[in-house]
Amino acid sequence: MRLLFVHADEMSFEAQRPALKAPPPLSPGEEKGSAAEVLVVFYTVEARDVEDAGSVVAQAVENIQDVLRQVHAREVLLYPYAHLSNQLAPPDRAKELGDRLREKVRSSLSVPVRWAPFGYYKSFVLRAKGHPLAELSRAIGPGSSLPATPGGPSPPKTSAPPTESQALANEKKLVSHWYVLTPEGELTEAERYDFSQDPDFQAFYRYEAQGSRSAAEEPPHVRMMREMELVDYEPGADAGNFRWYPKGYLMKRLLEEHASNLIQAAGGMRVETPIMYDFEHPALKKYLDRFPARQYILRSEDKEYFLRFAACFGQYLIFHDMVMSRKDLPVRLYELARFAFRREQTGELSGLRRLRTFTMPDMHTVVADLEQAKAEFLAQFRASQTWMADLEIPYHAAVRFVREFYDAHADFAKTLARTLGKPLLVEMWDERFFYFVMKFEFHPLDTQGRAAALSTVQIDVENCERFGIQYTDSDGQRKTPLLLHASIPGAIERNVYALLETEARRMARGEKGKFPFWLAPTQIRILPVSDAYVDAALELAERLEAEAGARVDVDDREEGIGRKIRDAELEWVPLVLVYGEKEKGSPHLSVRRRDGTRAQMSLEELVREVRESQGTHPRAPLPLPRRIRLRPVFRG
RNA sequence: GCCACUGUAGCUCAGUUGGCAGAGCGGCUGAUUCGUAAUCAGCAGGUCGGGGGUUCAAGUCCCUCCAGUGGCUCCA
Repeated sequence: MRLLFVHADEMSFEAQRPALKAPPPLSPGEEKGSAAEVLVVFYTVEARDVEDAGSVVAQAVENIQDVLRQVHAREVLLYPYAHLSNQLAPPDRAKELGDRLREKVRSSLSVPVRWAPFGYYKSFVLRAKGHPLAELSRAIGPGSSLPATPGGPSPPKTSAPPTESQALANEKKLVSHWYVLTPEGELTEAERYDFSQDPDFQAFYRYEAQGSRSAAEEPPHVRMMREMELVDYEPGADAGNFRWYPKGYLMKRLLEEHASNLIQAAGGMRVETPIMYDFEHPALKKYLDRFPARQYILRSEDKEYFLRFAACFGQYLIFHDMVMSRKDLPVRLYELARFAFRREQTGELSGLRRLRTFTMPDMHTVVADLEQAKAEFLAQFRASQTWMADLEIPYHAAVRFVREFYDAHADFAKTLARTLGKPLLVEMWDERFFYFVMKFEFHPLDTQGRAAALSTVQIDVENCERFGIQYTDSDGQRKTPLLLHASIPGAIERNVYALLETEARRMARGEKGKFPFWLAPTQIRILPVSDAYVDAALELAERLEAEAGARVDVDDREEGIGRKIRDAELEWVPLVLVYGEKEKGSPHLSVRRRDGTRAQMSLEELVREVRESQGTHPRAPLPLPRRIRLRPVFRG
């Protein structure tokens, strides 16, 4: 049986004249009908269906239920439609099977079911909704059912015209195979892997392989980022563009600086390239053709430009003009791309997880050959581990391969698993559809069990050729190198999302939220017990700032000490100092740590502890007035 | 982009069958000068997301647009 589903605003039909010599009689009112918000099910009964009509009907009902669940139509219209197949069942058998289908559908669906008569030529008017699931076709046989074909029907007699880019079309054909690779080097099919030791890892696999089915609720990081006055939506801009308040912008700057330091330490030479490019540039044109059109378009006078969706172009164009010899390689260019622009579909946007304008630390590395590519890939894998550790974000790793490449470099995959020290999720594709042969990503899990890629590195085997990037080998020959794409941290905004979601998960377990010490907007807050101690507290703050290099503020409001403690807790201030009569003449400070413990320590001891927590991470001054009384409210 | 849900004070939310726009927090003013998660009192604060319609009367019903979230699609 062939099924064609159309989710329609409305559908009406009318029987015109018999299509068979002896058509079944029409019952009154059966000759015409109409329906609105309807799932129209065109079906064709095929010759082989009669072998096991029961199974075919059961499968058809299951398919209808499945589609109905996804599109939420208000009713169902069954429409016998002979044109979906050229191997029709005899009319009497088809009619009989159709009747069985109708009865089964009526008894098992919660929505009203209508049907069009069998054996007549009918006219119909149909207005389809046009969303991705509005049109689906399925084929069912007495044995097993074939998978659904989304995105429009592909009836046997016709083929869809190539209306989309090659890349998009290719992705649809992409078949993934999933495995788990352990640090010991054992590769197991994911479905047969024992996940019982790590349910989070299993959730990660399920999300990657199947997508999520989570309950509808706002992600916690959105509430947190606004309540803590870090970041907010900007209604005056396009969707997916954000405003950063002083505290959030401080964190963003620190993350950017840390990322740049880490990448430059790994050999990245920092550059800056334009954010907009000429649509008609020949090399870019070919490149754009490889991707779905999701750019912001900029019209200026009579020319069109697009805003970059990554820092790739700028760096390709630099590499193209460079003179590189074998001994120079690997050559690494790095840009803190502020910003990359992607006009994602509105429904794909989600808080700081998916934006239209974002900050991407982007490094490209030109390498001579595969050996060098692997060595660099491993080094960048390690740098990414360092990044994630510095942010104190737990994560899972996915490594994706073209199968042929995996088979030739299985030892390298094992090296990665060993380096990670825990099992890796491995995805393999039978063919290479993308420009890369392998990549990895690090994914934190959010509160709703969704994954989002942060660190990622890819080995690109295509773009050096496309952009004419070459080097001179030791034998004097001009050669085309390989290229690595790397975003060691991933998008900076997404790192903030990951920090907040990680803490939301901890808080859901009853723990306290916290930021890594080096990112906390206020690192130390001094609470004078009353107005009389404010001056002394301010003096102490200045001293601490000078000696420990920390961000120190003073809660000089006319509030009780309990209230000040509470507010410091809600702001996740890591160290709180109560300052009153007891401390005034004493060599000891009263320190309250984020974990609730309290300690008496000297200034020197405190300075030592702060320096240790801060490590070598970047510093920046307090983003707001030191005296809390002088701070405006950015958001209630 | 499609489907669903949501949008009321700066924030979080209540608002009955259509009938005078509400609370808590935050802000301001005053009192209080306090020892480890919320001191007390008073005051101000509204284009009920925007526009259109139905009605004697719309936060409430209808249409439309915008935004947010979830799912689908997508994620260079």
